[in-house]
Amino acid sequence: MDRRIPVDDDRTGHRIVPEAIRRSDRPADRLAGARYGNRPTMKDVAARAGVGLKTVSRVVNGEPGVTPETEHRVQEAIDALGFRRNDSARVLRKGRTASVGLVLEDLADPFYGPLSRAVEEVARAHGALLINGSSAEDPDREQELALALCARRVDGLVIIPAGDDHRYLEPELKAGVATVFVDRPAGKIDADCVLSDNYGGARDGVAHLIAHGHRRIGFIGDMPRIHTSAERLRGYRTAMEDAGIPVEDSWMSLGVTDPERVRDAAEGMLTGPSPVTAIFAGNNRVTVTVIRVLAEQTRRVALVGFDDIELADLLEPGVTVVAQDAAAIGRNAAERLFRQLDGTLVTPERIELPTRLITRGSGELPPAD
Amino acid sequence: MDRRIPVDDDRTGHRIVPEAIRRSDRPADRLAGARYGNRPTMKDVAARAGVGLKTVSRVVNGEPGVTPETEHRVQEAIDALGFRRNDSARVLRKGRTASVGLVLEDLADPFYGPLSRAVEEVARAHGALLINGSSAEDPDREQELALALCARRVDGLVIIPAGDDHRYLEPELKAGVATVFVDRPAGKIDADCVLSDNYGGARDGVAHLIAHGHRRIGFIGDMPRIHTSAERLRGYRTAMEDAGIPVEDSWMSLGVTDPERVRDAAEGMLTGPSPVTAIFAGNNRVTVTVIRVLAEQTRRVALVGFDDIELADLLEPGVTVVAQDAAAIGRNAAERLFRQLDGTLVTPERIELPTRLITRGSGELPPAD
DNA sequence: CCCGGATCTGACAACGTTGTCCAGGCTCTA
DNA sequence: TAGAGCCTGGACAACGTTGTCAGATCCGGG
Repeated sequence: MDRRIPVDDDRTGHRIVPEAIRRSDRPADRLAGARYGNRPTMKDVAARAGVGLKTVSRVVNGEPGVTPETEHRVQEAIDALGFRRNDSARVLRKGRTASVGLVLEDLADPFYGPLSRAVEEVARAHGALLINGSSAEDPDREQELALALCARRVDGLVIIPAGDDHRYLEPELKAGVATVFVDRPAGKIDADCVLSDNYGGARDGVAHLIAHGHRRIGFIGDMPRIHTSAERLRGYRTAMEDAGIPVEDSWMSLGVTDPERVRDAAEGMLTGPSPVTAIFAGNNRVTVTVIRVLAEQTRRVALVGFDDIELADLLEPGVTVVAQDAAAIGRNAAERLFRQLDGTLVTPERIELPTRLITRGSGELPPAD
Repeated sequence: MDRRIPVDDDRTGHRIVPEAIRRSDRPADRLAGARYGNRPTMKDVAARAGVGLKTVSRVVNGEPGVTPETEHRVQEAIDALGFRRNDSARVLRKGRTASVGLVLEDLADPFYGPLSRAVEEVARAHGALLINGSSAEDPDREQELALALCARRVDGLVIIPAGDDHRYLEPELKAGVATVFVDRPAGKIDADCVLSDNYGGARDGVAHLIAHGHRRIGFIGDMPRIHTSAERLRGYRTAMEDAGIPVEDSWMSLGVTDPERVRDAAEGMLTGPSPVTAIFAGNNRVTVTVIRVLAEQTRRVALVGFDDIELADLLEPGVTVVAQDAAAIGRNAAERLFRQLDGTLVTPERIELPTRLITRGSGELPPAD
């Protein structure tokens, strides 16, 4: 706090850079011109090395047919000028960008970290750069982002949909942009998608509670217009039906996402006329809120959550969850994307990856009336 | 699981696209040509609308000087052809890309979610796209990524350094690429950076333990070559020194990151000849592992962690932490970046943001010998 | 000494867009 | 009705790179 490294010391680097200073003097530059601060081009390198333009290009791209001696001279000029190839121009000429776009919902959601990372790894393995942005669950923003990426001519697009109508992508698909939807299917267009088995996972999770003796089981989920929510709800209903348990309306809360409201919903179903003895939480955010609520109860209420949460095993009791494999989903999606680009893959498919029930205690509590 | 959307139905979208099919027939196309699957250009639009090239450009960019009637004709042609402006060409011509790069360490680390998101929000507010990638803590990969972004001519770069030598960026800085380092300072160059007050935060955290009566306090941190680790270690040492407590070597573990080794280290300092009664964990990953170890102990050991962790308040006891405000750091960094681009900001500075001690129980346990 | 062939090099066009500049047609006024 | 001034539209060059192609150089063999 008290001893800071001085910022105006005399270390190397960032001396007075003429361009940097001048930039602030000419406001006009800021808006239109600025020409990347006048970076050297191949032409400059060629002039300095005393060779032709194409020879520089050859050296930069490691193409054969350049004498070691010439190559050396060019390389020297490159280093001296600090030249770096302008990929925009390259892309324009070559037609391929070697980059893929990822549109996700919310960067801050822990589910997307591993997913995003898996996509990046695969992209990297294929020599492509990953460009991503998040839609903040706003369909308009998703569209805006996806189209911006298309305008940059990404070779492919991995999308975690926020909206439910993706016809805006039709021209892009037609133009050959590879596309894979993840976590939720595409709306109103036919495209590749990679999902978790939301229905089966939820069904198994609820069946697990039933197997431990519960009959009055609550379900708290997101808006049913979201595919994953609808599927998980369907799984809940099926499990209850299979066990011959009629579901009461007061056991279900759909469409509330705000933690305060989730809390109200949970408390409501715990204290109603026919109080639940177990809760199935439809996603990780809901799970966390429900954990808080249950911690305040004297009665022990069972809980199974969809999606794993960090430290779930350290809580008392440990939280039983239906876990998705985010990394596997991401890897799968990215690999399909590149197979589309290969031409190895032509027919759109829907892939559903299995979920895994992880028992840690909270789902194995017996009913306490 | 059972009901899948048929892939060969007759809805619109994804009909047999000649380009897509032909692409797989001509392997050569995959590598070099492919020309974005022959997307329409402004020329095509102009031809179809029966106007000049520049008129199309004007319509696309909303420039004035086009009759509503002409504009309408052009717009129709655009929709009919599914035209989308090629931003690569635009960038080449204009010299500005309206995009910034973010190089982070590990997308899966929860600390970077909010940070990344904050950067994105600011970028978005400035009309820029965010391109990001993660270095996986590998200095070579950080360099590779940063330079790849420069080759794409991003206007600016936010870097969370993995390495400690950033001289490779000198030509880029000179060329006018705005750059802000985050979380750790730049190595061997003079550049803007936005950090947490790691030293002060750690010092306060350790002082907090001392205030609760602890004298034998352990420190588990990352490699001291990482700036944050070194600063936090320095804070630990200062706090101990200020309290007149000589530090024993066996109380410190530096440079272990692998959870198994962290566990060994923690167990070691709990059972050694002069066992600690409290532990200061140098980062969130260490904190989590230490929580696990302490949960297995019969003796109650106090804990303060650097960096907040999710659900820290639900554990028993709640985990006391020194919290960084990742979102504030990201916002700050991004805003500085755009101020550099404005020209409003010229002198590199080091900004240190305060941390906040959040007491939840684990840091307030008394010493138990 | 000349020629064929191999090797190396450079001039040039093209990629799709935007900035500049000018032509032509219109309206308005004197 | 002529001239001035405005509005609309289009021809053209340029951005920095790469593919094509042809020219230059050098070698050894006839």
